[in-house]
Amino acid sequence: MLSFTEENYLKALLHITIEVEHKNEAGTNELASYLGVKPATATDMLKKLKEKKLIVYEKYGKISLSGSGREKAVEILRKHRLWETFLHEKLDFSWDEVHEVAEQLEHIQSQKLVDKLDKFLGFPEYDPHGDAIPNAKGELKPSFRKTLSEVKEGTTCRMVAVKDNTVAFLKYVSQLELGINTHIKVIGRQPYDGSMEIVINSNTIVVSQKFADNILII
Amino acid sequence: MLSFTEENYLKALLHITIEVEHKNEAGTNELASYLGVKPATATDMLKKLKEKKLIVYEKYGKISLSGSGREKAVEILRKHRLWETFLHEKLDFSWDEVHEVAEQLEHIQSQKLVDKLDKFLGFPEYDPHGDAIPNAKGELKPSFRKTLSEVKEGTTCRMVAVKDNTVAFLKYVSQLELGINTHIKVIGRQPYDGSMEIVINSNTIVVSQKFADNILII
DNA sequence: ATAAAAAGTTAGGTATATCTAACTTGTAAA
DNA sequence: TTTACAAGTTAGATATACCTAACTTTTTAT
Ligand SMILES: [Mn+2]
Ligand SMILES: [Mn+2]
Ligand SMILES: [Mn+2]
Ligand SMILES: [Mn+2]
Repeated sequence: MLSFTEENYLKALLHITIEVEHKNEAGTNELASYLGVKPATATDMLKKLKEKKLIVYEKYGKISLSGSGREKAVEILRKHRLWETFLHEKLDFSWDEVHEVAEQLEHIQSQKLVDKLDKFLGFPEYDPHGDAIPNAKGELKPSFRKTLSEVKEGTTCRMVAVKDNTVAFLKYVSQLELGINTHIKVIGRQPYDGSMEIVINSNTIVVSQKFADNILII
Repeated sequence: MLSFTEENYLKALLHITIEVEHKNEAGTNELASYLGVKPATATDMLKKLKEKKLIVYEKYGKISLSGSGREKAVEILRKHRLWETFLHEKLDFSWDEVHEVAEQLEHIQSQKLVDKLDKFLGFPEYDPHGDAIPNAKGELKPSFRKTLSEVKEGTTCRMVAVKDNTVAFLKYVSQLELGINTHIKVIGRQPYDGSMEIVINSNTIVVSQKFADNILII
């Protein structure tokens, strides 16, 4: 049985190595900073995870998930996204409130609970942020989504997800009346700093490149 | 913020001092044995809980919950019973499976989650074992229930709850096709060891006094 | 090729929650 | 009222998860 903390390290590694960059390996400092701990703390945990054969790692080298490590991580991600869906669909939690609570719920240990919850929700394929939910076999659909900052001027796209799950970001998104499936038209892009002029619900606004980098669209 | 473990000690104290015996105080060994830890471990935790003013306690003396300690404990009990109700009503968990999972879910920290869950369930008053669920104000209905072993011969009663939540006990109960609201007729009682002859769903069976002591009826 | 910077590890320390073994206190029986 | 046993505490370990400060290795730039 893995501890709460071990689970969070595995999920963080999945996020860094596959979900975000498709680069398949992570560094100690990168992992530590993602988890909000010091590199020394991460090093200790890496030794433990290696001992348990959940990661592939050599001293001073890069880190990647082993087969069983990836399986565990995907299972935790599955629980996280199922709980987010539950909170949003059944308990009327808003889009920006589900993540924090799901961070706790994802660690509840009960295979039966996961299966029953999945069924209760009608075997959903996407969570409230538009991210794919791994199925019971641990299969995670690859997503070929682009960010808003990659969209050509003059084009209209549709928001499907966000990359950043911080409360500050999600509040900003809500404020702009932006949500899953909202249509966004790109009017122009400022070459100096990449800020973009866009139209949302007939309102023309300007957003920073940093913001546009974190909005995923189709 | 209380740790998972501190919460379990408070809930245990509520159970020992109020729920079961109405005696309002507990001993160190009694508490330790209830929680499955050694008395030395409990002593350490008692010092910490006293420091936080959650219990009233002097070295070598009896233990009782303070006002704020009782409040916390009732809130955890409320969460435990709401989750048990959710698992049984919405996810089709059977009667004897809900307790273990609720032991984990009761520690999720989110006031909003508790409120929304309560509403989603229709503000239930009783959990799947027939125990009263404290309301949002922390009010816990006193229950004046008797045990099956106190029922007079020739009388028919109705099961409303169980006292013992162990898997072994609950499995036995299920095996006998006994559940909330099942009618039980008491035929006779063996003076030697208190075992009772009873009728459940037209089947006449004999159960031990230990068993009858753990079936609550009206 | 070397030096500086970045990345990563080790040593030693804290806090929580647990244990065993030895000790102290309270109570009930002789 | 003394004594024995039950009840409870303390001391000293262990394991997890975190920290800071100092050290080592790898990478990058001159
Ligand atoms: Mn999330
Ligand atoms: Mn988590
Ligand atoms: Mn229960
Ligand atoms: Mn618990």
